[in-house]
Amino acid sequence: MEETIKVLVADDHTMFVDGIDSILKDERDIEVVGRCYDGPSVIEFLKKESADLVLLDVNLPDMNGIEVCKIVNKDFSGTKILAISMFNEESFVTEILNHGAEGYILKNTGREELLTAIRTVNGGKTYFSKDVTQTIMKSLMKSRKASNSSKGFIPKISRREKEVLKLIIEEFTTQEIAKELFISLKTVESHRSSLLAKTNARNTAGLVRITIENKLLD
Amino acid sequence: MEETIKVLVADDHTMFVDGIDSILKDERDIEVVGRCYDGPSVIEFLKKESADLVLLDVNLPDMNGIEVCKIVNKDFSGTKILAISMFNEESFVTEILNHGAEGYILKNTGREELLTAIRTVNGGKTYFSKDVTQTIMKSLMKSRKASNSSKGFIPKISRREKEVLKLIIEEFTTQEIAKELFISLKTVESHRSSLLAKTNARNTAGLVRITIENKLLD
DNA sequence: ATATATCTAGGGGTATTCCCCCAATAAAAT
DNA sequence: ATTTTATTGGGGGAATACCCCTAGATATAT
Repeated sequence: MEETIKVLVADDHTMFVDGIDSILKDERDIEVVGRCYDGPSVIEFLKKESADLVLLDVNLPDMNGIEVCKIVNKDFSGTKILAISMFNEESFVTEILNHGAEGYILKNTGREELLTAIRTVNGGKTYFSKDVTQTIMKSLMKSRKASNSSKGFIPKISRREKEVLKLIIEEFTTQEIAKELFISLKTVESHRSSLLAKTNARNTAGLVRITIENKLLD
Repeated sequence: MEETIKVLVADDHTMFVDGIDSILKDERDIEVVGRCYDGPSVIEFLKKESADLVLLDVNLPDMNGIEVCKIVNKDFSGTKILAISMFNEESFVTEILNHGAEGYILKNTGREELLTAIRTVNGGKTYFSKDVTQTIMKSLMKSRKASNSSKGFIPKISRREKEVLKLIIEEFTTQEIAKELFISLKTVESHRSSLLAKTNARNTAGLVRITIENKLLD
């Protein structure tokens, strides 16, 4: 005889949690033992009661899903994690899987797939939505490409170059930048030249676009 | 005796639709008559069957929630729209309300509020989540500010100017743009000058930044 | 330790942008 | 109907950006 799978639902969208609740309550082998609306609550809950599996939203307020994942894996190793998210974002997927999540499904997966995912992960295996699998594949391809070909790859921009770049985007001219940073006009020109080379831009317009698109100033 | 409210649920996240389904099926006065996972399906559905209310996700694939809203209001005036979204984004809220939605709730609202919202909107009134009301207030404050001070306001950019702007951002020089568009170099300069004036930019760098930040090419 | 990258700065020149002035035609808004 | 905006184009000039070259001092990584 199988035991019931004790599930903790962690998502800040009440309506969503309600929905999952409604879906799971019809299943005899699954029991929702708690619901949390932010990261810290998950940890608090697990300190008091046990759960076999956490249905964990990647994008939680207060504490990131990835942070929660880390802690759960370290302190509550008996509890599995099934990540769940709106977004099939490469960064989310790879990061949370690297921090101990056993599965990743999207919020646009149906009732049946949700149940399959819960039972699979609880059984000690991993489960990914079809779309997520593709994303993971893409990610692997990319990391291979990035190391081979040099397209789309932007070398590290130095501290000083960043300062110059920031001022360029704020519409400073080369002269103004030189005064602002107390360096020669020629030095600023040199930095600009390096920036164009590194970003593979043909001119300032491209430099600004590439900077914003690739968030080079973060 | 009251009739049942016929609700059509339109959201691309299956799991979410399942959840709403589960919530609504317990209510005697509400009946879910259909579910759609993209914009065009909503229109198709309404052509065949009727619905009193559409629970419409603002961010739908294929066709934007706002587009759907427009069409429903024009062609199916008997059908009310209750917009629903993950995001309490000012732009989403104001836009869809300007196109005929009778209510706007967030996905983090609870079961009870969802039911209240549906019944309120069906009754011919409007309903907004508390958070959304605040956003609307903010928006009103802003538009007042914007009409007084001239900051952040960008005049409409013409068709030809957009073409030029697009090429600027793609790193074309004035000469190249002239060849591409089969016009004189002087004409392109004239357009560039207008673009700088309209965006209040000092140079190309600022023009590109402002264009991207304000999504002027959409 | 030796190589690589960074920050600094110059000379000299070309290309490009930006500014002022102007103006005709066509379309769109009031 | 009249005004405003869009689109087109020009002359001329100042400011800025971009390119080539070199090069020393310093820091960082292998």
